[in-house]
Parts: sequence; structure tokens; C-alpha cells
Amino acid sequence: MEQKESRRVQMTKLLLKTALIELMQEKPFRQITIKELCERADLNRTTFYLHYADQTDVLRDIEREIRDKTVDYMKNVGTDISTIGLIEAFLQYIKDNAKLFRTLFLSGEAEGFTQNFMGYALAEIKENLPYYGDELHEKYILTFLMNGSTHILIEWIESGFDLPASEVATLIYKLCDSVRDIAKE
Amino acid sequence: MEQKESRRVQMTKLLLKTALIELMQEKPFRQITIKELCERADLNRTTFYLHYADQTDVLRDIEREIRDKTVDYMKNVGTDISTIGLIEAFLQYIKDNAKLFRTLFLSGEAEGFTQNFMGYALAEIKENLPYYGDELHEKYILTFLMNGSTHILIEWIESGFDLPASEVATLIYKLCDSVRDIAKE
DNA sequence: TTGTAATTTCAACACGGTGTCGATTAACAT
DNA sequence: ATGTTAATCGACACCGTGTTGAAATTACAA
Repeated sequence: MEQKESRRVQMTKLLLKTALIELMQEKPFRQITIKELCERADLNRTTFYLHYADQTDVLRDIEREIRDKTVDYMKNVGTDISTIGLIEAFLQYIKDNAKLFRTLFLSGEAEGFTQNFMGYALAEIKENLPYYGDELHEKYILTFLMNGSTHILIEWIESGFDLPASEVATLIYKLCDSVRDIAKE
Repeated sequence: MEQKESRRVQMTKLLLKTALIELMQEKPFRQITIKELCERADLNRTTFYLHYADQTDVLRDIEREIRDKTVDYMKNVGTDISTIGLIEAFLQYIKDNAKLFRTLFLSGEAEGFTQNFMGYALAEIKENLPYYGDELHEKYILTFLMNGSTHILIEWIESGFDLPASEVATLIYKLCDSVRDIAKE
């Protein structure tokens, strides 16, 4: 029996999530203590253990939320749009929520989030990408493109968005596209 | 005045480094305590603080050592060799030391190491790579190639080396090479 | 071989975060 | 108003941390 969480519980969790995001903007994730987190959220430490096991647990919760929101957004961008347009919309979305994504991507605890998030987010885009026929090498090629693209995104965020989203989108598309022939040899 | 470390100190540090590598094969880096590390190394905890500040400090030391050894190896591969040959030699070196590199790359604490290590290791190779003329986009293209290649390597390690080194080397080379034209538009 | 300096050991300490109690108070829905 | 659910509070034992001062051990050179 899946029980819906009461508004009260949702609020408590929200307080904790907000507090964590705040603290992550001030110091590395790993040196944020549960004690500290609760003080910031103005909650009793015992309450924390009622909902989460540790800091990572809270972070995963945040990440799931962001991921779902982003996927939702991507789904509603429209289907009558070019692949480059899709990528651009995605990048623009990141930029529009820069503070949040900067925190998540550059937190030092990003490893897990990055893979998961990009996996979901790019699922929408992936379908529009060319198929790389080589079965043996395909997983490697996809890994290559996925992580290459991901780190362009990260560098773009780190730079403070030194290029327009459309330009980065075009670059990523071209890079992925240029690889298309590789497998056919 | 740079003082050389006594053999005794070197040995103590070696014990700690060995113990850490061992423990990293048993559990995630972040839940390895200093106490535990010293017990494994059969050293007093006080001794630890004589040489290192924390676990990360030891890890960095290991990483520097491995990096230098690898760069050394790469320098002696020979100059009269193709770029693909260079990459292959590099990959083979990883494979020959699989246990160690698996631990380092997949430790969950790999983020830092990966960037640093690949930066150095691929410096040898990079010179042989084509130059991507576009100044504005060059840093992004290099990021793309670097991280794409890096994650192919990681996936190759994770897979337990399901392809011969030569094949992976060729793939990486082709992928990087295929991007050459991008900038020229 | 012996003396000296460097290194490791040991016991002890205060400190702070952790996770878990049981009991109490508050919030909320019916 | 009542019963259920959630949050608070104080307290507790536990464990890892980092540092201290003194003692024991080791390395090495004279």
C-alpha cells in the first residue's frame, strides 16, 4: 500500500532539501554534517532520521526531483523541432536555472548525479541522433559521445556561460554527427 | 633545503599507501577511517599524523606516484611509433596493471585522479593529435575528446577488457580524428 | 660499539558528530 | 472532540579525530 506523504512531511523534507542546497553553495558536500543541516533547516536532529538516513540520501532525493522536472520539461518542448533545437532547449533550461545546476554539477558529489541526470535528459535527444551501426563498438561510441557532451556542458557552466546556448548546441550536435561514419569501416 | 626522506619514513609511507589500496578494494574510499588504515598498516595512529593529514592526502600521494610512473613509461615507448601505437601502448599499460587502475578509476574518489592522470598521460599523445583550429571552440572540443576517451577507457576497464587494446586504441583514434573537420566551417 | 638524533610508540585527553531511546508536545484530519 | 501522525526534547553510549608529552625503539655515523 503506497501511502502518499502528508503535506507536513513534504514540508519537512523540503526544508531539509533547501537547507542542503544552501549549504552546498557554501562548502563541500562531504563536510556538511547532519547536525549542521538540521540547524539550518531549523529542525530537530531526531526529525531528520525520521525521513533520511544521511546527507547523501537527501541529495539523491533532490536529484530525483530535478531530474524528473527536467525530463518533464524536455517532453513538452515539442516534437516538431530539430535535434539542435532540442539540445539548445536543454542547454537553455540549464542556464535558466544556473545557480541550482552549478551547485549540483560542481559539488564534488556530482559523479552519480551527472550520469543519472544526463542519461535521462538525453534520452529525449538520443532518439533523434543517428544510429551507430557497429554493435561491438556502439556502447563505447555512445559512452564517448555522452561523456564528451556532458563535459562540454560542465565546462560551459564553469565558464559562466561564455557562449550562447545555440552555439554550444550546434557544436555538440556537429561533434556527435561527425562520428557517424566511424562504424562503417 | 629539500631534505630527502629517510628509508624508514619511506617504508612507513609505503605501508600506509599499500594498506589504503588494499582497503579501497574492499570498501568505498569515504568510509575508510584513519584508525582502520593504521590497523591495516600495523602502525600507530600517531605515526599517521606525522606524515599525512587525512586519507585523501595518502591517496593523492599514491596518485602522484602512479602518474609519474606512467608518464615515464610513456616517454620510453619510443618516438618512431604511430599515434595509434602510442594509444595502444598506453592502454596495454593500464591493462597490465588492471587491479591497480581498476581500484583507482572506480573508487568513487576517482574524479580528481582521472582528470589529473589523463591530463598527464595523454599529454604525450596529444602532441600527435591534429590541431583543432577554432580558437573559440577549441577548449570545448578538447574537453569533449578528452572526456569521451577517458570514459571509453573506464568502460573498457569495467567490462574486464572485452576488446583487445589495439581495437580500443583504433576506435579512440578514429573518434578523435573524425572531429578534425568540425572547426573548419 | 656506543652515542645521538630521528622516528615510532603509547596512554590519555577533550572534542564533536552519530544514531537511537522513551516520553512529551504539537499538528492535522475526520 | 478525538485519535492518529509527526515533530520535539533531553539523554545516552559510541566512535573517530586530532593533539599532547614522555618513553621506547630504531637507524646510522663516529
